[in-house]
Amino acid sequence: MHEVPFPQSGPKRKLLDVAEELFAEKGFEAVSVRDITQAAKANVAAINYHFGSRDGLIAMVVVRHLVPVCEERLARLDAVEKRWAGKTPPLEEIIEAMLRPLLGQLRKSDLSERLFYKLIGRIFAQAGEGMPSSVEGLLAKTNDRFKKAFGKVLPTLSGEDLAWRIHFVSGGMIHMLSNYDSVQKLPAGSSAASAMEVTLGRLIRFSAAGMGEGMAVAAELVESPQAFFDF
Amino acid sequence: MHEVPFPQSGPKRKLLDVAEELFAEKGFEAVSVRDITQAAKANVAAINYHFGSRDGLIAMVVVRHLVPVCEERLARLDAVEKRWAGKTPPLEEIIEAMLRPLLGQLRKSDLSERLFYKLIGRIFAQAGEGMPSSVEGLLAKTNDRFKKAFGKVLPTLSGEDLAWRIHFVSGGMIHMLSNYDSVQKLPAGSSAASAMEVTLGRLIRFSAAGMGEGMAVAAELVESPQAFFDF
DNA sequence: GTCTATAACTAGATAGAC
DNA sequence: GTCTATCTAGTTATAGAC
Repeated sequence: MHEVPFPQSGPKRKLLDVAEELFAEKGFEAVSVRDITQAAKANVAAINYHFGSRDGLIAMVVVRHLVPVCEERLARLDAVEKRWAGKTPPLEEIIEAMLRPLLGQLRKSDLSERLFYKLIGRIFAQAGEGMPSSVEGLLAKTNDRFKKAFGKVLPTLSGEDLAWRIHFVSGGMIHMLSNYDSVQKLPAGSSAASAMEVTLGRLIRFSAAGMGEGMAVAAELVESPQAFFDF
Repeated sequence: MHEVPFPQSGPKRKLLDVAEELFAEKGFEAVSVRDITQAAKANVAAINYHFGSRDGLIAMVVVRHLVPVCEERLARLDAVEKRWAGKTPPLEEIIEAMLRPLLGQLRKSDLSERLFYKLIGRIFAQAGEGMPSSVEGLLAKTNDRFKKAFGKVLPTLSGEDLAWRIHFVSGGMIHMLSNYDSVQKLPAGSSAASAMEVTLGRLIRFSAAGMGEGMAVAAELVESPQAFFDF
């Protein structure tokens, strides 16, 4: 890496941060450059100077979050596969590698938990529309790696089945994040962990069951081989 | 019913139809009053005359589809419960009662299949934001009925678990509809049925497995009691 | 009911002073 | 780099002729 792609300080970074906050709250289309520059106490020309256009700013906001999430997804999947070297990992672990980065990047953001999740939800709800080709490539690569990983655990599923089931998992995650405000209303229980953490656990278990539908026996077999053949 | 809530013909209906088409393709926020009136060959003032405002038009578009979907959901759930009177119905049937109306209302629409699904995806992705209170009531009632129906089949799940799992099912459906264009790319197989029909089947099975997670034994038992105990 | 014309406002982008 | 002022084009909504 011979260049830092995102500004770490200065007025450009300030604009990026403020824009994220507004986009998270109201959605990309509902925020004008004037809203942003006003909130950032910059002049109206600042966005065009620093990002070329409003769309350039949005692209940078999206990429700034999309790229680290994809990278963490790939890294986590690598770690899972390494740990189970040779053996087939449980579905839950692959799904967690896929979903947890959407939460895990929170600590690297200055946004509040609430706004971060709303923003991530919006980003992934429209991911794939008008992305720079470099990012499209990373998205495609990530998707492909996970499809192969799931395919190894669920060898009898067709490519279409795999793709659709992954799509359904994504849908659950995006819907959960986009409706973050209702995450608070639907209490997670009396756990000390954050509500989102508990909800992620729910989604992982739900998704693992869905991914493995029709192959409960084989899935059980991986975790406790004796359970099925011992009679 | 002593009044027909939606115009069946005339210029008002024409505006509604044209607006739907544009909203489906580009999203609500990306379509202006001028775009609509131009496409409908009406004058710019027509929307304000007939619907009071642009928001009034959007609300009517949303309600026109949300209400029949909710009603069909409730009717289908009634039918399922009647047919299994006393006994617990399979999860798949309740889920189908919940999801199929999003597809089933297609025949009552003049939109192409593609645009209809995109529109429904958009409507449900933002359902709950700024709805008229009458519609909010219908949404809440529908949700409540389904939560109770699922609760009967899955009596050991907490209310929070139920609510979240239903939320995840909705997410899968909305994501599938919102990305209709990719439904075509991910081929459904060589079946004669429409791609969407096959995909809905996939989602129902996926969701049934997810809903029943942790209670696979009880669920299997309902459908084929001998399968588990016969050894 | 339908239309034109226009009001009143907001959008993103830019030229040019400092 | 940062600012103000302004341009052009878009927006919704409305007043008033027909």
